[in-house]
Amino acid sequence: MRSRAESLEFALLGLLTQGPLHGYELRKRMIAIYGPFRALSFSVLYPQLHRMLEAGLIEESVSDTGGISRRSRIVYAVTTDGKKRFDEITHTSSSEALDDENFEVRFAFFGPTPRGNRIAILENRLVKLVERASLIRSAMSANAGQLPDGIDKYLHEWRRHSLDSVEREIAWLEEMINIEGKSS
Amino acid sequence: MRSRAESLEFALLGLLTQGPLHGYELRKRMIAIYGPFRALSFSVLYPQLHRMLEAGLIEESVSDTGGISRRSRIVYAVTTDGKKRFDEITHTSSSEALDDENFEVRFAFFGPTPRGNRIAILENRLVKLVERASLIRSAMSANAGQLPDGIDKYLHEWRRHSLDSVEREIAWLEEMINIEGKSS
DNA sequence: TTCGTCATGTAATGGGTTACATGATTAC
DNA sequence: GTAATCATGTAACCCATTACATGACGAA
Repeated sequence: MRSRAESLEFALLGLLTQGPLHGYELRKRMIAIYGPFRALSFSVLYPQLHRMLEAGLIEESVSDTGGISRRSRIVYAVTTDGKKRFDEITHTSSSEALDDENFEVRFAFFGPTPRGNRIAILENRLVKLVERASLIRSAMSANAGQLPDGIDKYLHEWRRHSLDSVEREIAWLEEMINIEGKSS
Repeated sequence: MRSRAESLEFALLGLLTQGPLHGYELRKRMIAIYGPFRALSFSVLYPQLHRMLEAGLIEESVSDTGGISRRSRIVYAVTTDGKKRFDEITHTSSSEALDDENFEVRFAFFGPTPRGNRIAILENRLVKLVERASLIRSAMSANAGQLPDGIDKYLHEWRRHSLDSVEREIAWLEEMINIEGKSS
């Protein structure tokens, strides 16, 4: 799951394993999950669906049930290959930390992800963020007081906020790991 | 400052107004400011410097002072046109909110930005984040309790964290606005 | 009748990432 | 002697954004 195409494919497979949907509806679901910011545009979505069709991960079928004489919808459903691909990803564990975007995508489909991998994903991300926090801290102490007010006052404030933000996510991750540890 | 090329140009002009630097050193400064994540690659930096040369915003001069017989460095300095361009940007106010990336770039050069614009930039960003927070809140209450545990438990946790993160930045922005209001 | 939404696409442009290419120096 | 850093670039690939294109429906 390195490229964006791959993570989009994963998200689409995840949505379609819950039931067949057409392109327009898939976009709405994506926005409902990930927010209007980073909205998925049609010119990315439709070509992606076509690629997945060719790869045999999904099947299409035309339906006219959209209304009296609305434009016919093209409904997509996962094939067994598509389901297999999705399960491969959710069931494969890796020691590399996911970046912001990929973590968000994977976390949204934690439901169908086995608990062992859920914890691994959370912990890998945690390690990465702890690193990032210490980098910010050392940057802050490196030029603490040594540079004049003008430029670095704001740099310092920004780092303070960045560090706070990272520490908040660390706390949240620990909370999530804790919940996973206790439940089923 | 819509495209990344423009925001990179702004950051480079900002660094060079503090004194002439060569490409390799510019990259190190960028990393020092913005962190190793989102590191600026040479294949973006050097062509950008060439474009700015052609546009007459910077001048180059070769220096061999890098060591005994190191590869000669190409040192860049801002021209009066470059300085003018930088001042135009810092002194122009706009009512549109900057996105995450552009805000970070602009904030790092708040020093040479007049106070009125500093406040405007902070407040525009604040408005945008307040909007985002309310979007997340309505998404959370929209499907609160109505969907079964499986999928939406994690979605809810993620939104809780996203909201917290946005609220933290809002608080920080208010703090920054407050500081600006009091000082000079 | 005009705007927003439904619904599916193509084309052009801009630009970021990665790999490739070179070569000297310093530290271990 | 081997890796890392210094130092500057080019080329190919991938891909995201934007604009373009079409057409029907429902609401104000």
